[in-house]
Amino acid sequence: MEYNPSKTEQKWQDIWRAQEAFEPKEDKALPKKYILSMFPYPSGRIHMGHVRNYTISDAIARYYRKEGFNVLHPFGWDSFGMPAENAAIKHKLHPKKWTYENIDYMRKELATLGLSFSKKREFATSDPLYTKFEQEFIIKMFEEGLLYEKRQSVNWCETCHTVLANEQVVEGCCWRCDNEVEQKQMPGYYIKITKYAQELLDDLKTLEEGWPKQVLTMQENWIGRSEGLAFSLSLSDEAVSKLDGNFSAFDVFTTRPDTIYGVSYTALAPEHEIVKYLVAHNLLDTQKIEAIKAMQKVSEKDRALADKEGVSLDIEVIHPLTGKRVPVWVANFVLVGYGGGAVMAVPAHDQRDYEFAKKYDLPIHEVITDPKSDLKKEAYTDNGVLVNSADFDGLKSTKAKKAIIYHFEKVGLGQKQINYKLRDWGISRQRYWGAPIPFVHCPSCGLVPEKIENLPVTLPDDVEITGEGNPLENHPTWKKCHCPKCGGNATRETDTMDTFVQSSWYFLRYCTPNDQTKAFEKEDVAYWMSVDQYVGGIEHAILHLLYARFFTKALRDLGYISVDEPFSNLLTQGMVLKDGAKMSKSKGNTVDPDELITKYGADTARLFTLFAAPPQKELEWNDSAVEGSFKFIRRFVDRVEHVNADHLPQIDHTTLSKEEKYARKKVYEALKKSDEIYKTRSFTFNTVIAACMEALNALNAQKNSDVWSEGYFVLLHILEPVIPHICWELSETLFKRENFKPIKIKEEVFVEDTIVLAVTINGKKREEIEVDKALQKDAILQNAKEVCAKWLEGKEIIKEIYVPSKLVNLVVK
RNA sequence: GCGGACGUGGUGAAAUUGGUAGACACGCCAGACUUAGGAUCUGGUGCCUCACGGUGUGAAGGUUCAAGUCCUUUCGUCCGCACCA
Repeated sequence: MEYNPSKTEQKWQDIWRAQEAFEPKEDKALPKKYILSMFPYPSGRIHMGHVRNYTISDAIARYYRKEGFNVLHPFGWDSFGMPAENAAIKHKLHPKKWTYENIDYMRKELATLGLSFSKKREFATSDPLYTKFEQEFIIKMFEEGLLYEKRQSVNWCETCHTVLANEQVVEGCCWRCDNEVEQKQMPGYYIKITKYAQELLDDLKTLEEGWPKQVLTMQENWIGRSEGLAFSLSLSDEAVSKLDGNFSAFDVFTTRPDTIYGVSYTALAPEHEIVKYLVAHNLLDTQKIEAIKAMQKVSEKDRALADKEGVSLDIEVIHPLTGKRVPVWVANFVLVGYGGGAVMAVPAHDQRDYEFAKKYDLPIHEVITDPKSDLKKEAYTDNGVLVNSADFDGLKSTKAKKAIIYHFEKVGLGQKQINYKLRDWGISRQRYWGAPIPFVHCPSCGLVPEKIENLPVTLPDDVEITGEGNPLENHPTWKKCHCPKCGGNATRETDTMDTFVQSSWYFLRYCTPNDQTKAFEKEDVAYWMSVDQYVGGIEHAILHLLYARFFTKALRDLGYISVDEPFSNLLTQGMVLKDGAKMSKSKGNTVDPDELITKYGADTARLFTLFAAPPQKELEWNDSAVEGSFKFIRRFVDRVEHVNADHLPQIDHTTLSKEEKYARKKVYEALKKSDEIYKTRSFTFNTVIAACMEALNALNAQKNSDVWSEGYFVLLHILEPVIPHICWELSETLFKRENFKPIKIKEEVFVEDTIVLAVTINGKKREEIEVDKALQKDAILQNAKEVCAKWLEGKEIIKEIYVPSKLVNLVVK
C-alpha cells in the first residue's frame, strides 16, 4: 500500500471536523479527564515549541478517549498583550485586527496537525465577553478587600512603557524585552496574593505527586517563608531630639533571635524613612549626605553586586535586653521592602554583617560557640551554644530562639513573626491592548467600581498607537464618564490589566464556554476541574502557575467554585533545540512546522517529536531522524498486506513457532508499555514507540497471517495517539475501528516453555543457558556448572545463587 | 552562596527499580538489487585485541553473591533564586 500522507490526513481532518468527533459529552455521570495544554499567544505563526506542546497533550487526550473517558481537551488564545501594539506601531495595523487575523491563520496551521481539540469551546481572552467576567471578578475582589489601589515604587520598563510585577522581573530586567527595569513611584492596582501566601505554600504538598519537584521548589522559594522575631528598637533621647521628635523607634525582623546579645550595630536601608528625614533636613554633614544620595541612586540589581557600603548616621538605639547603646548605620545591603527595611546586625553570626563590620571596624561579639567557629576568618552562621547572653547562656540555638521569642512576647517588646518574600501582585499596565481595569475616579466619591450591569468596559477602537504614552490616557473622550455612585462627572481608569490575569482563569471558562450570563456554571466546574493533566513550558514555573493557583483559591473564596488547586498533574516539556541552541528567529535556527508537514505530513512530525526524546527533556532537532520517522510509517503501511482478518483473530499460542510466539510477545509487550506510561504519567512516548518498532520487526520475522492481523489490531490501537491519521485510515479499512477500544492483554503470550538464564561467575556474565521452565533449581545449577566448566577449573565454588527466570551466579575462589 | 535537575557509544536515547548495560533509532561500514541512487533490502557496529580475552555508565571509595541503579566523597554541565536579615 502506498503512503500518501497529505491525502489521508486531509481526509480524516475533514471527517473529524464534520462529525465533531472530539466534543466532550454532556453526561456528567461518565468518568472524565481534563487534558490541557497552555494556550498560545497569537504571535502570527506556530513554531516547533507549539507543535511539541500540543502533540503531547493530544496524544494523552486521544489515549483517554480510547480508554472510554469523557475527555475535555479545549483550546483558545491568550490574545491580549504587547506584541499586538508593537505590530500596530510597525505596520500601522490595529491591534485587534492584527490579533484576530493571527488567530485565524494559526488556527489553520494547527488544524493541519490533526489535534483532537474541542472546537466548540474555543475563545480568545480579548473577546469582550471574557473581559466582562474578568472585570466582574476584579470588582468582587475589590469589594472583598483583595484588590487595592496604592501609589508606591514599581518596576518600570522604559522600552515596554509599562509597570511589571515582581515575578516579571528577571535578574533586574524585563522578562519580555530584557531591558533593565527601573524603580518609579506610581499609582497602581494590586491583588493581595500575599493573603494566600501560607495556603499557596501549604498546598504545594498536595501537588507533590503530580508536579515536577523543580517547579514546587521554585514556588516554595518564591513564596519564601521565614519565621522569626519582630521587635522594635527605641531611639536614644538624643536621637529622638535630633529627629525633631518625628521618630521614636524602628522595627526590625530577625530569624536568629538566639544571636540578639551579639548585636553591635543596626543598619537601615537607604530608602528608610529615618534616612530620608536626615537627608531632607540636612542633619548630617555634607559628605555623608552625598554618600547616601549616591547609594540611593544605585539600582537594586547593581547593589546586589556591589561591595558592602554604609555610613554612620550618628544616632543610637537602645538594645532591648541589655539596655546598651547601639549605633545606627545606613547600609546598601539592607532592602527597604523586607522586614521593615532595617536589620539588627550581628557580625559574629551573619556573613554580611561580618563583612560590613570588618570594613568599618565595628565590634564583633561572639554569642554562639561551636568547635567549627573561627571568627578570625568569617562569621559563624550555624547553630551552636549560647554564650555572653545573660540568662540564656548554655542553651542551644534552637531552644534559645524559642526562649528569647517567649521572653520578648512576655515583656511586650516584640513578637514571633512569619515573613514572606512574596509581594502583592501589581496588575496595572499602562498599555492599550488589555482588559480595562473597571474603575472610575470620582472627585467626590473617590475610587468607585463600575456597575456590574455596565460591564464589560471595552476598549475604544479609534485609537492611535504610537508607542508614546497610554493610548487610553490620550484618547479625547474615552476616559470621560459619570460616577456609578453619585452620577457626577468622573474619569475612567486608563490602566489595563496584566495579561497574566486572563491566563489565571481561562481553564475554568472552558468548563462552560458559551454562557453569556456567567463565567462558568458551578456544576460544570465541579465536574471538569481540576485539570487532570496540564502540559506546558517550565518558563511559567512561577509566573502563570502561581497566579493561576492563587486565582483559583480567590474565586473559591468569592463563592464561584469549590476547587482548591487548578492543576493536579503538571508536565513541563523541554525546549526544542537545533544545533544545541533554542530555536529562535534571531539565531536563524528555526524549523518551520508548515514546511515539515507539507514535506512529510503531520503524523511524521508528531512521531518524530514524541520519539526523539522523553517529553520532559530537551529535544534536539535532527533532520535525518525525521526522515527515519517517515520511513517507519511508510514501512508500517507497507506491511499491512500481511493482514487478512477484519477482527482480532483467535490464536492457539501453543501451536505457534518460536518466531510467531516471539512476535506476539513483542506486540503485547508494547501494549503493556503503552498502558504503563499513561498510568504512571511518565509519558515517555519514546519507549512505547520503540516497543512498537520492536514488535513490527518481530512480526516481520514470521509469516503467520493471524499473528500479523492481531499485531496490526494492537499496534494501530497503541499508535493512534501518536500518528492518528494513518491509524484511523488503516483501522477503518481493516477493522472498522473496532480496535479503538480498550484491548485486553493476553497473558498467555508471556508464558514460555523455556527460559534463557544468564550464568555469571563472581557477577561477571560468562554464558547463557536455555532451560525448560519447569526445571528445578538443582538441575539448573548443575546445568550452569557444566556449561561453565572451563571457568571453574581449579576453582572452589563457595556460593551458588539462583534468581528464578533471571540468572545463576556462581561465586568462586 | 542557596535550591533543583542531570552526567550511559560518534549522536538521540533504553534498562522490568539491585539481577545479562547500550533496547529502539540516527549515523557509519559492508553486501544485494540497480544505468544510477541521498530509494529499497540484508548484515555489522561501545572501546582495546588478529584472536583467546580484557575493559566499560564523569571520577574515587563503600555496601552486596550481584551496582548505571543504594551509601560516602569528589568533579562537571544545565536551570532557578540571589545581600530576604
